[in-house]
Amino acid sequence: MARVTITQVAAHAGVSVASASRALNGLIASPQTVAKVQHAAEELGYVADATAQSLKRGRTNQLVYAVADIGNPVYVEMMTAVERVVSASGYRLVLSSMGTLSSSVDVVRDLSRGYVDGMILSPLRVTDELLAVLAKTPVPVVVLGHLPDSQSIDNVRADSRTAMRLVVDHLAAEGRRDVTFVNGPSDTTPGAFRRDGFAAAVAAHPEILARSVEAEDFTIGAGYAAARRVLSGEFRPDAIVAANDLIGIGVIRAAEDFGLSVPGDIAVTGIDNTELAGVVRPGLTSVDLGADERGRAAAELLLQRITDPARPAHTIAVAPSLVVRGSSLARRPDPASSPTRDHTEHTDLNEEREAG
Amino acid sequence: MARVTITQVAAHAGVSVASASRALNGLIASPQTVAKVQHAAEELGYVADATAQSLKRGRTNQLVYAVADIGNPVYVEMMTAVERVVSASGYRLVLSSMGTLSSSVDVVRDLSRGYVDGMILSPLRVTDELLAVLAKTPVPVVVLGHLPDSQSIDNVRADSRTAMRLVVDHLAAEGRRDVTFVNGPSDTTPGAFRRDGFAAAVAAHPEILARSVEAEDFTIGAGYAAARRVLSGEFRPDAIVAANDLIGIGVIRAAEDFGLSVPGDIAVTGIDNTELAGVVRPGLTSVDLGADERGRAAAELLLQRITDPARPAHTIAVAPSLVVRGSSLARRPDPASSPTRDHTEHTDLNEEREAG
DNA sequence: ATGAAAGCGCTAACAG
DNA sequence: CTGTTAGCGCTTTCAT
Repeated sequence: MARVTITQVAAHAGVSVASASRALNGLIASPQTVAKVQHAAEELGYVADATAQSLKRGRTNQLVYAVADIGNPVYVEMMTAVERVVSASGYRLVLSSMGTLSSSVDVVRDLSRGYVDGMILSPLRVTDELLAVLAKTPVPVVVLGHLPDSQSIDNVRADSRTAMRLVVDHLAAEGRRDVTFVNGPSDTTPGAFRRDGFAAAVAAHPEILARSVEAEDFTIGAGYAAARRVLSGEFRPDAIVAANDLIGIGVIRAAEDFGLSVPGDIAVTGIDNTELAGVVRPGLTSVDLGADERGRAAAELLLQRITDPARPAHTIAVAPSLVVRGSSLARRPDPASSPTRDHTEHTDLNEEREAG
Repeated sequence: MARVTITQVAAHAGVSVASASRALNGLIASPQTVAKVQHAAEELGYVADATAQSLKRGRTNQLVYAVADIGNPVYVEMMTAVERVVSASGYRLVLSSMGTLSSSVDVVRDLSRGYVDGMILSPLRVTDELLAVLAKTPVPVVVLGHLPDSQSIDNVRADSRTAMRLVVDHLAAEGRRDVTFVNGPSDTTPGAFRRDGFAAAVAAHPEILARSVEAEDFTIGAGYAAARRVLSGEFRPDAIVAANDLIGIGVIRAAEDFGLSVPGDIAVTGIDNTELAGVVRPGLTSVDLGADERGRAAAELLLQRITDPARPAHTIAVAPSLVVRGSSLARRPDPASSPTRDHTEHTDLNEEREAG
């Protein structure tokens, strides 16, 4: 199918390109002109060329959500929230992954070239290089993830400190005393903040013995491998705090391999409260970091930034909440923690207990 | 940051825009011109405007993967495979979701406007309207998912018939005789083909009593709800074949609610062999439909189509393979099916048995 | 209400 | 090797 241009439509309709353009865009034109043009466009199968239109108008009506780790369902959840907001404002949202194939700096630079009217970024690592590119990019940006406070970039963040406090307080209350934190890479933004949050949280609990290890990344497999190292080591904790749900699920699997009962022998918690947390058995206690809310907030910030580029940068922090499931209940015999418990009366997959 | 154009760079470097363009694009230019231009570009923070470049060149160097159900991890897996191939050829890949927010027809029509040089589509439903739009879209398309044979559109498909046969043969061999198929919506492409495949497969097993129900969609929650209906009904099967892994996981949860042991009381199988199948307990027996392979094949077809638009349309079918895990083992007491089995010697998350 | 013409930022002939 | 010029397809003054 060869591309048909507005010139051809105009010729076919017997009017000038200007009239054709006006008719097509609903600007002032006589009814008969509109009719002729629409008929011609229909007949020829005309669709306006997006690049030409964008060049002329200076807008693409397209926004992008660029994410480092699309394998993590929490980012899918955020994207869905973003899409809901921006599509209501007439924008199309595309997703761009900045994985190992292309660095986040390259992606941002590329996107800055005018393919999109704005972008929301969820980078795993905020390097100086990335900040430099971000500072001089001509397209509006909001970062979904912690940013150094000095930056004048719109920013939506979770509250890792409170999240870790909720988890540690909960474990302490359930009687756990030897807690190991299985972090993701601590040179990532979430890794660094969750590490610091954990340290601060356990500092408030002198009765707790705390240790930390790092998984290679934020995946089930890496969590599994890291937990195997922990469990085969000299000290066997009675609780493992995972830096996210995927790592937490890997930890549960590793505990199972070692013949340990969760939560009987060892409690496990995650972060993000993804759907998976409610699906594995035992259910994974997790901190909800408000993915939907963060996605929504980021989208709204971006739309406002586009509307008013001179507006001062905002930072929004979303409050976390703890969702308790079977994986972290107290050691005392508790029928609720049994995976064969009868749920016949339930209609919900996640038999959870709100807290925090 | 205001956009800086090549005109400004040229002026700053004291050369013509043509020379600036040539220097920037590595075409013939004297070393000193190149130096001056690069220096000027650097200093001004010049980035070529993508829309202008695309308009002029007639290419965007951008491909899109449009998918209906981004919540299903199998599509993420396919996208990753697609990205690997296309990025090796210098294209950027973006993902576009065609969910409830925008129909697939709208997405295709929109994308056809020139934002991308090609697209790979994974639609849930192939309507006549979609086929009509596809037939007249000026940008190369390959469809990842079954297409009517009459279409002259590049197409990569799974082999649902063989997939269902593998599952049913396996269950029959394991001694199951009362098998219920929990399909997704049968008005979707995968739903229709898996339904037909199941029917054909059980037809070869007169010893099996077969029934079917439909889940509202291909999600864990819908699978859970559908399975609850099945299990609270008059006839309780000794095996449930789920139309995909997510539904299968929901089925396992429902069985648990009813106090049924999987696979002791009831076997469960899935389709897609996603990572989740190896993570739930018991491990979910699943048919691998070759997501990686299909993604790769689709990407290659698209690149070839872009290179040679006149090339006849190809159809590629990828062969499935059965991956047996604990959820479908024989009813006879088998320690391997116990969720608390000791896996200390394993280093892999998926203790699976290849077959088929 | 309509047409002629300019021009968005860039690349590619074409002359020199 | 370089500068001048045309033009990608579209929208938008500016006259009429």
